[in-house]
Amino acid sequence: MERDYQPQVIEPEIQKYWDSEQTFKTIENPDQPKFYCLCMFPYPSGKLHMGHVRNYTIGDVISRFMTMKGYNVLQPMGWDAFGMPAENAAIKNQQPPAAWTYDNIDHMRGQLKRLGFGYDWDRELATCTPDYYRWEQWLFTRMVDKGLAYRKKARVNWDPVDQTVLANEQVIDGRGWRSGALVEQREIDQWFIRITDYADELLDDLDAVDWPEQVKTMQKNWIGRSQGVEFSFERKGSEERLEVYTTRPDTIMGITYVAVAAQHPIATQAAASNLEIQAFIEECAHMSVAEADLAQAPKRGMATGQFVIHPFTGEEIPIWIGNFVLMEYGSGAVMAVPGHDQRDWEFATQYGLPIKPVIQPLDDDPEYDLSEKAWCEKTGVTVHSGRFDGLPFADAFKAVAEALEEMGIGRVTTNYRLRDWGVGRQRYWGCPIPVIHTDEGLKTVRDEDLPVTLPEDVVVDGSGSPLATRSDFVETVDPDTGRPAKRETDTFDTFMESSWYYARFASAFSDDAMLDAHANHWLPVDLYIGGIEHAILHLLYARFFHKVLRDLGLVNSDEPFKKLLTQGMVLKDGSKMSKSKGNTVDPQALIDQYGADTVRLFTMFAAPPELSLEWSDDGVAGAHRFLKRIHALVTEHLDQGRHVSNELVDLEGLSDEARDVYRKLHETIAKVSDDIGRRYHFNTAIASIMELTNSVMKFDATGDADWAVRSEAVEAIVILLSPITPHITEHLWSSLGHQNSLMDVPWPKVREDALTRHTLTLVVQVNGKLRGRIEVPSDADQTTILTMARDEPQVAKFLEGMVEKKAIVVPQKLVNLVVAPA
RNA sequence: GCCGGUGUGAUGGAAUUGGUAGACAUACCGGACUUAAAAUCCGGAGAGGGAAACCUCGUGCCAGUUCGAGUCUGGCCACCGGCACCA
Repeated sequence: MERDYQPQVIEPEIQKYWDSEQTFKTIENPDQPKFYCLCMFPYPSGKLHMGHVRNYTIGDVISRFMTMKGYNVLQPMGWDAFGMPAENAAIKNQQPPAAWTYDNIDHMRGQLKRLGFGYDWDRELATCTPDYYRWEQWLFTRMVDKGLAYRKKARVNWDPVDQTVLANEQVIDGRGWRSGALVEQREIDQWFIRITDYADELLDDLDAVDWPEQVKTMQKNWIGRSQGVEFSFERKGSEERLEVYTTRPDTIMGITYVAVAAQHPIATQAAASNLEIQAFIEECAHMSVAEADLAQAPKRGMATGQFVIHPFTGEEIPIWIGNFVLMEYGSGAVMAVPGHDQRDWEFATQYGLPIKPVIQPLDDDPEYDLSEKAWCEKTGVTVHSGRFDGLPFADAFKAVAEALEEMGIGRVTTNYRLRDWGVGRQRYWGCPIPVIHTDEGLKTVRDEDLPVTLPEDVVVDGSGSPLATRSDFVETVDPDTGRPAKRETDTFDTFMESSWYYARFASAFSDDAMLDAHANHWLPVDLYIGGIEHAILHLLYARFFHKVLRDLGLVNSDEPFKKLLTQGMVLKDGSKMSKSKGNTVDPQALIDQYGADTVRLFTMFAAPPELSLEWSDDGVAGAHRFLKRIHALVTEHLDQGRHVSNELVDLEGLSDEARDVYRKLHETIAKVSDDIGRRYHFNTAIASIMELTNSVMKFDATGDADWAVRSEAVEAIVILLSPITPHITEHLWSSLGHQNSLMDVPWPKVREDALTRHTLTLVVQVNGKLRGRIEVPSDADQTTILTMARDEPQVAKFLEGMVEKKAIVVPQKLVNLVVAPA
């Protein structure tokens, strides 16, 4: 065996060995338990970044661990290959997006292999290939058939100079990122999918998945189911009525104005005869369409000069246009109760509109001061509300709702914050929407004509869609009539591709259907791992798709991801690594310098997965040093020539020191198994292996019994570390005389009899402060423990002149004596 | 703005169910080896006080619950993620 640790020699050798042995080919044996471990697939942006390395190392560690635990593991990898960056790169480099993407995929695949991830590469997929997206097109046509997809107008950011639609991130301070032109809002016809049809199920099924509470809460709030009342106002001098939705009908007597969105027909109508309003609406149309921008913009508004009639008082109430009212939520109009809604309060205060208190707290609430802010609690009773006076929230809600219903102008409804999913994108590098425009209207493309293939030899210059100018793509024929027709040139939102790839991996070899029976063998994904930034959108869309697939009979489960592990970001100097900040760390350079195992070890050791990970070059060097120590430990161990394998250690014959090392060994096995298998806290698993290593290195083995302990410990260290640093351990395993791969070695079992202790150390506190320690027999009773605690000299000191009020004994842990001066 | 998180030594973090705060590392300091340096090995170390034994304080800030709070509750502050066309 060579003396030094040489990762650059070992790692490619081991990777070749795995390759030739087909170590990571998926086994699908119905008699064995299955485990589908999936990491969010990467966008092929060029090269791997540290976030990828972290994500995929977590998945690989768990996959290897589960394989050693006897599971059939499916761990696939693929490419989320459509998207904007390819178009941006194309503009910059005059290279077609397809070529750029495929080059990147080749490079990044090489990097993943160099990191030693155990993927079943036979199942690799790239979403930009027709083999993949044809099934997405097929699914979309089914959605159209079922009425799940429909056309609707939607607002987009329009760059008037580049003549193109901009993504929200391409709008910087209200201007197009390339042209610098003031962005406008435009309404265009778009395809939408009725995700709201599944809103209740998407909400309720959250209870059935093993996901972090915070993610479930975010999704719940995003869906935002609320009980409210929908009703309409009579408009003064108009036949038409104004529809509003409110979750607080109990405050209806406190309405002092009504606010409509700038896109609301009333606003448009008012603008027709008023230049000021026209200018105001025009100004609103120059905002970004992003909700975050709207919510933070200063509240602005303008009176329309029109009025509605209060349904109960008959009072005239002014209609205002407010830039904070969303056209997409409810009916684009709200009744404003400034006394009991903070947003309404701010708007009213700014424009001098009256504030009318109609809810009063039951007890004196120092927070109740309507000249300072609105009081929004639902715990009060109605006042100044005429016939509705004196009612608590639920009763007032009911009474008002019933009254409106009796008048035939309102009803109780369930409303959702969730909106239908707009899936059309006016971009080139995406999956073509399989629709043709014929003289008989819109038609979906027939199954036998799928896929609609995206031409890959295009020139992208940043203005307009390259597809629209490709007559060979656009010009087609209506198969029903034989007359000319035009293809849709919009492509799908790339969230469409990432909403079902997890299922395709399980059914990767199916040529004649989107999914086959293998999908149900593997699904749902047992563990899904990815960035917390996907907590809402991607995960919600994928859950929705899964339910659609289920309703089409393609899968038989309700949820796609049984368990979810969300990883934090990789930071450097306290902030997210990014090119613009110039604080990126290229994993490739580290692999070249230290090898894949060191990079894997550092990223797993530096922090638990869900926390952000602060990058440290020194930390990487430290991880490498540890691997050198492990290498030296095994080398020196073998040098002694007394290594034994598979020898059952006889506990009775051990010295105290050997017994301690042996207990530590089995405690470590228990700890590492729990940390990797249940907690996913790899940093503490590694720390405990380091502790064990330190103990074994200090252990001076003499007799045969000692060497049996030492040998078992050395082998266990190699096995326990193998999911994290698979190359060096595979290499050392073979040095230790084994012929098989560690992937075929069962995960070690804890020997319970090795864990027992004769004595325990208990901490003794006096009034909650640590004052001493006692060594007690592990079977000592409470009286004995208390006597020993009181007699401990350090403790006794603090008991002098005191009366003991109480004594608390926490088994295995501590004693707390509560005393007071006599 | 709204929703969700995070905050512990010089640094990354540990403390899993309310029970020894700082495991394991990194950086640093001292020692061994070396002509020297690197590498490696051994040792030290939260802050303050003390010759020492020990004592006091200490988990972003302010209150509270408890025999006992890093952990639970309320209020603040700072930072991070998401906000529907970034993926």
